[in-house]
Amino acid sequence: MAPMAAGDEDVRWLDAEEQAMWRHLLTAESRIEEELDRDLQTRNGIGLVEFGILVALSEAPGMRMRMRMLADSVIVSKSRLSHQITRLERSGYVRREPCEEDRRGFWAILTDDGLVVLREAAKGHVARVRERVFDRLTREQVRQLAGIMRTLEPDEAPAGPAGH
Amino acid sequence: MAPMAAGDEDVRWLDAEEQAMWRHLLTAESRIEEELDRDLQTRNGIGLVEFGILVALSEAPGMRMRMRMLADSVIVSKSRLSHQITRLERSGYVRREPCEEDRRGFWAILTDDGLVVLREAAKGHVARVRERVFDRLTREQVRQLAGIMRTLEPDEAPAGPAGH
DNA sequence: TGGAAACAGTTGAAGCTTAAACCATATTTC
DNA sequence: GAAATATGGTTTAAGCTTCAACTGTTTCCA
Repeated sequence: MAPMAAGDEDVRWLDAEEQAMWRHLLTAESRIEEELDRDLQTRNGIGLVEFGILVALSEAPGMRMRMRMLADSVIVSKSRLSHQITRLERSGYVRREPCEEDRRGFWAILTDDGLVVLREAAKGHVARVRERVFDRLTREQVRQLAGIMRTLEPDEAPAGPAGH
Repeated sequence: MAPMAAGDEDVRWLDAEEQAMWRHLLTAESRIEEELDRDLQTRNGIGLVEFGILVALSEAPGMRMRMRMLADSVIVSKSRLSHQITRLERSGYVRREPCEEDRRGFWAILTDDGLVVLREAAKGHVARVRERVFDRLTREQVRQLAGIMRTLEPDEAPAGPAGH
């Protein structure tokens, strides 16, 4: 068997079926995200990421989360989250509070205004998601998609070579 | 039946199964894209969008495309494409040429250097796509996903109200 | 023919994201 | 228990994206 160098020669290219699937996946995804983002933006003045942040906070105990955990939960870098929270703070939807237990840390806390905006945004958003995604799929397809995405979610490799 | 105003009240929220699916979809997608982008970026110095542009050009007759068509094909705004092409031009991977038939227009043309970079990048990229996506799915799942994404791809609504 | 409107594309400024450096506090480790 | 290292988070600058305005065709249509 050939050594697995990084820029290896003999590449297993995608066959026709795989290629078609990959293209559909990329374009469908990008269109959906774009539409949902624009919809939220124009209707509620927040983007998809901001919405995600508000959702995460609203579901956390005390409607608050530590920056790090929040960053992981919405999958953005620490830095980006920090900027994002600064903006949300400026809009009055979130506020920061220093953490007593670990004095390096900060809480991001959903404000009352933030909750109101979130509630309002969520209504329109879920309607959009329905008409753009769920209404076009059968129950069976939803189930299939859930299974597929669950296996694709983790970012680790499927198995380490020679697991100790 | 209630009038379908924009911010309608009685919202059909997602049930548990739908919600789980939606979350998996969002996070899986975002992780995959992030990894592939970073991989291309560090290994070949181009991002996923730039890669997409080079691919599109390489497959077009004469390895050239009009700006507008290219923008549609990789799903970015005219403006963003223009900036992007400017950068790719600076890197020497693409060049512009005025269009004779329609003098408003420009061709974006893949250069020899661009083709070299694309070839090199493609090898690593397809390997990553395989190990991150296809290797984790069964043939059957790939087929299912293709069907699902094909129905989700178009951005028009499923049907107009009272189609005339 | 002569606009009016649409289209292809660019541009510049403002806003957002990323990357790297940085500060302060916790945690290890010897 | 002191130094080394790791962690939580912010900050600054550079790079990228978006938005709106703009130029120069082309098309429409009366």
